[in-house]
Amino acid sequence: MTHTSLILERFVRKMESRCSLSPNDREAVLALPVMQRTYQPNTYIIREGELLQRHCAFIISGFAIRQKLTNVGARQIVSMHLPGDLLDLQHLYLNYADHNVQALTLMEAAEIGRPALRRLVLRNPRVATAMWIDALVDSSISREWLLNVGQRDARGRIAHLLCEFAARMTAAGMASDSGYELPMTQEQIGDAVGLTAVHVNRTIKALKAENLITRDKRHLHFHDIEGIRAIAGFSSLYLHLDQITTDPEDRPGDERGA
Amino acid sequence: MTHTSLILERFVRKMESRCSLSPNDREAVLALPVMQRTYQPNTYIIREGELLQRHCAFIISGFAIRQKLTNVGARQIVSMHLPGDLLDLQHLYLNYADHNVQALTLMEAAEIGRPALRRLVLRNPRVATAMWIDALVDSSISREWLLNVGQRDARGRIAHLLCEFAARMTAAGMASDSGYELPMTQEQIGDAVGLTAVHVNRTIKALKAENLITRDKRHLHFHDIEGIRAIAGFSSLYLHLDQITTDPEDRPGDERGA
DNA sequence: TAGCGATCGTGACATTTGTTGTGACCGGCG
DNA sequence: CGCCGGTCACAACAAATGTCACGATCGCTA
Repeated sequence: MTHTSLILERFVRKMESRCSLSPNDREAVLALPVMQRTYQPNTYIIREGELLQRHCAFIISGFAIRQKLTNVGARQIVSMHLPGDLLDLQHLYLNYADHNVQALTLMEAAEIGRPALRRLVLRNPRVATAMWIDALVDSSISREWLLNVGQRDARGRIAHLLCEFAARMTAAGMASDSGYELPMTQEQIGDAVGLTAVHVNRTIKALKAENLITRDKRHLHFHDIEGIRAIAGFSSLYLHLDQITTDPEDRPGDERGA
Repeated sequence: MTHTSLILERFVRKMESRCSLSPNDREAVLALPVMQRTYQPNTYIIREGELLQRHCAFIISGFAIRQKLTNVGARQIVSMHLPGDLLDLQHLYLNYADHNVQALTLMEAAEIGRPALRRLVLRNPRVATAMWIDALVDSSISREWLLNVGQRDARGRIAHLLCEFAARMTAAGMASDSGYELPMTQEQIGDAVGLTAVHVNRTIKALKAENLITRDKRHLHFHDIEGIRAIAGFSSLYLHLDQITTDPEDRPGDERGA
């Protein structure tokens, strides 16, 4: 049906933002069997420890998070995903899930069976490259989060989260120039940056008091984005937003390793 | 020369611990052009921001770390690598390095040119799968570190680091049953778990006082590994040590996505 | 052999962050 | 309409962690 093909068009666009595809590749992607599915807020999509013979989900609308729990139940959100993100490449080749994946808001996803996806990767090198890059960017973000939580103080951490989200929402065409809808509660922000909800509250209050941001319900408005960036020490390089690969073989002549 | 082939044998073994290879695959890996190289302690192997048209390194002996710096110079170690680890898959398909890679000790590495490695991946699906898995395990470790730094207290963080290292060193055949050589200073431990060197010192002192560990120069000895595991809340599942894939196509019949 | 830099050890004190508890607000639902 | 759960706000106090300062040790090299 045409609805399915709209979704796959979007998936193609996502892949092409990572690696340019041939007409063949495009066709193969468009032929993928997908199943659309809706998740209520807070529903688990994958549970840690679960045996994986599932599918990978592509987010159509809404937001998802990935998180882990310590033995004593403390929760760390390890990543956030927005519409257009591929939801778990991270588990494509593993037997057991090592973390939980959860819908943050009401969420619609297109699910692609693992076997179909693996076959696509086998037969279409440029698609494979696009998926590699997607997974690598994911890892890069994860490293930046580790730096954030490990080395910045509360202000810096929160400011950094807001900046990253701004950059990603903008890239997804979901932000106005001065703000966006932030779909997280203060408690969730705390779980993402390793702080308690109370301290998140204090810190955001301070940011508001300095006229850097305002928050109205879920809408976040930047009054001084440069100020926030400075506090965060934010640079978007780690998002690899401009990463485009044209040749999976990497033929540019300089074969130093040879 | 025979020395080179010894190194590649080891590389093959690494790949085979991730995905079983065909004789063809093995041959292709063994035919890779490698260049051996020695790095002095603290030498940079890759620098953040650098344009990547380099090689990937396979560690023969010694240790390496990957790290990032904040704008104010605070350092977060985001991962550690030991002999037998593939040192930067993380950058295989990216244009710019998003973090630094540094030798921790005197280190010998075998360097494989990026083009050669990419070609190998294109032509040998099982090798590609092995490398996917390697990269995914890397990400999984990164997530666990994030959980560690974000949610555990100082004792838990350090205990967890020690447990992880024990598990990995054991898997690499480099640990005795009661301990191993830990190649990090207290300051480096601090940079890995998001604490100051002073506090690392305090915490380790407490662990010693409770007769859980002793440290003699660089040698770490566990007196009560179960005690340490309990403090860390350690479970080795996230290391995916038993992960072996046999079929890149994932054909087991259940094509739910279809 | 003496000196030097890196690492470890430790104490006193400062600061950040967590904990507990309580109330206001708001939106959904009986 | 009124209740109720979730979220936000905020205050007082407790605990964890950072900062600064200094000395001890040890291996290396001039």
